Amino acid sequence: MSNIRAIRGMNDILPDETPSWQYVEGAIRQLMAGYGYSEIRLPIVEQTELFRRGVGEATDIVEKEMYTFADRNDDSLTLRPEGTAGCVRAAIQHGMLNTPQRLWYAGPMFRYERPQKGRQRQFHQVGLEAFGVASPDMDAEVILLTARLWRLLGVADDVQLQLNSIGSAQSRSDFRVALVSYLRDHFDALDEDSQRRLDSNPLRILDSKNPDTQALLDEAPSLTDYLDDQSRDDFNRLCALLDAAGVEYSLNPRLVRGLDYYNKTVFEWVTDRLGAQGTVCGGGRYDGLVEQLGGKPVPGVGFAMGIERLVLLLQECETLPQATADADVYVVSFGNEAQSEAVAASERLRDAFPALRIVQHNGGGSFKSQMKKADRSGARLALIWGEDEVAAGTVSLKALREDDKERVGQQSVPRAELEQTLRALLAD
RNA sequence: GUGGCCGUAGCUCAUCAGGUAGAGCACCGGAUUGUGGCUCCGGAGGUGGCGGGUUCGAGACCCGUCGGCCACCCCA
Repeated sequence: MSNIRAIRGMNDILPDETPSWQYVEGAIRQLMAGYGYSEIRLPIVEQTELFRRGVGEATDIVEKEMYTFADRNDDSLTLRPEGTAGCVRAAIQHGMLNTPQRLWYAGPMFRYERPQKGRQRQFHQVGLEAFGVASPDMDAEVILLTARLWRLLGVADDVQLQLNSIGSAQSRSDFRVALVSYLRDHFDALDEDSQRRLDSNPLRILDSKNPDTQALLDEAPSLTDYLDDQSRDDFNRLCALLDAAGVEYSLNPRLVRGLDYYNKTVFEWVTDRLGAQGTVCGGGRYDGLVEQLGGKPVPGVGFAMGIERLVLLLQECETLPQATADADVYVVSFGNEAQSEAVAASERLRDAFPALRIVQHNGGGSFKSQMKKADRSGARLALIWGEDEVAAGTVSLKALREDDKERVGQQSVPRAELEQTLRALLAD
């Protein structure tokens, strides 16, 4: 019988890595607060119908990537493959959309795909949704916020912003007709996938990686030429705001996105340092989504970013803070009486120094092995309780790190003075 | 779903015309009756992913299967 393993593509995040995650999450939390966004926490499971209607029936996500199952009541449920649909659902359900809302959330998402670098079946996103403002100043804010994050994390030079407008539903539909007509005339020159998409999702042919197809697209109608006036004006205004704020971007008229709800502004932050899965953050405007999910027409703009990819990028760029030890003080003892005193004293120390990380040695062992643990723990100080100390009413305090050796060394401290001695030591 | 590469100790990897497995790190103990880091000595730890086949004999060869990585695809 073989051991039970984690589900394919659903990875444990081990203690080695959690500090990196906490660092990234902390930066994001601070960033969101700095722009006036509030956190919202959403269920991981929703009715399947939400994603069918929200993400779009013809998308890859809905077609073949969802974890869908029947619950005991035979309702069809789905592990959320993305966050926007659930967030919109919640905002509608709780009547939050009478006024503009700035919201963010974080958590696991699920897509049944073949795992590879930067892609797993359970992955984590931070998402942001700004509801109720249709003008491009809101698009700009959202993008500026992401740009600030890259600066905060020290990866600003390693990501590039790609920007496009895919216009209104009407202009997109006009363009689609023209594009399909053009591509049909050159059907034989298309790669196999693109031939298939010609019917199902022709806009996605635009970002085909096939060189022949790309060459063909050079002569194809351009989405830009089909933009309605409002979309064009708003896009220009967005670009002007980004220019004024000093955010660099490249216009990518072939950038479309895989979720049906997008319109007008779409953007991606990409990096060339993560292999094939180079999109760290993607988003755009979705003015029709709220209505499509049963709310009043309320515009929205947002993004999602992948935390795994972000952590990978920070590792790649070596911009993560250095790992710190687990302990500040390691407490060893020998004999029952000494241990009783040590445990009680540690509790008092935790009262006095709530931020101090005090690790108690449990499980016995020789002084030597206990000291070895003390060293391995990375603690700065060891507190040593043995028979001699019990007899003398003292505790031995020993510096474990070179920096403290000369100043602190090993000293015998009367129990009553332990707290003040520690306070003095830790003061500098 | 497709393809390429890979599966030997907790980790990183050796070994090999096919003759029944080794190192470093980590772990435990000792050298040092109550004191870590360095050094030395010792110990524990592997049904060589799993199943089948070829062979006198397979971790090594073949087939299957599962898993991992990377890529296609898609996106975060």
